Amino acid sequence: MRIATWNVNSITARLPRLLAWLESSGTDVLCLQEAKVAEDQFPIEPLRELGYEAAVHATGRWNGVAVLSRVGIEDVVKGLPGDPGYDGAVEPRALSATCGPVRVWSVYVPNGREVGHPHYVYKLEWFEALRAAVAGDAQGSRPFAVLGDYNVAPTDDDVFDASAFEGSTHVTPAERAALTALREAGLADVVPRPLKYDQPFTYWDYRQLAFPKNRGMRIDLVYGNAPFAQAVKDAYVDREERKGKGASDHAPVVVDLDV
DNA sequence: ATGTCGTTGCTCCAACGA
Repeated sequence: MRIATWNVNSITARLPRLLAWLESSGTDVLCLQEAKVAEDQFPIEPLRELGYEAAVHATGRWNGVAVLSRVGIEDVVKGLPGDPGYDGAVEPRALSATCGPVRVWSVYVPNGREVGHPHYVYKLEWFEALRAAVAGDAQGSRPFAVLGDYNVAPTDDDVFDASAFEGSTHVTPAERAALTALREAGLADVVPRPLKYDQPFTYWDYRQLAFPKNRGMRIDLVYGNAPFAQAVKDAYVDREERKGKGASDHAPVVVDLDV
């Protein structure tokens, strides 16, 4: 079974590439983020024609997550229990579902904007709510994983130049501690292999020729419990999908499971 | 040189988020 996570940065803008990629990659289950579309505008029909069912949690311009599956979708739960919300509103950033033998979450962790910003506080609170919500399944015997855009680079090796991130979000001890807490809850970082260069970056800013210069970050992560991690046969970043016109600023992370 | 992209709205450019 092939499972993947991809921040598509607008499913409307990405639809042609998304459909082509689903077919060419043979992905069975895709956790996607930043749908940036209202739920009733989600392109269910062209996905169905490719054989995928979709579970969607989205409200419009910002955020929005989904799980696409051609191996079934059951027990869909929209939202994160205990989600702190931001500025008085809970945002669509999490969805969980069971697809065949695996239970997954598709998550879009708040960016944080700047260290100390209210959005950064929100980010840390959101992480704690996520940890509490997944702790049970993390200890379970069913393969389980939280896939998505974590907006945190786990180590200094997960950014192109640690010195370029001094004082920035995505690399602070508090953000990394949130990842540590998830691992201590029973989830392991399934690190993909890069198809080129040494570091498996998953995101390159659109600006300043970041992709051609490979100034990237690994912030799209797959955190799986022990049964999930033991079933992993291969994992890689499909950086080809970051190339060319009409690309998302994130590349898909693909995991092959023997389940 | 913020070498970009995508969205929305009192649109055809500006503001915002990433």
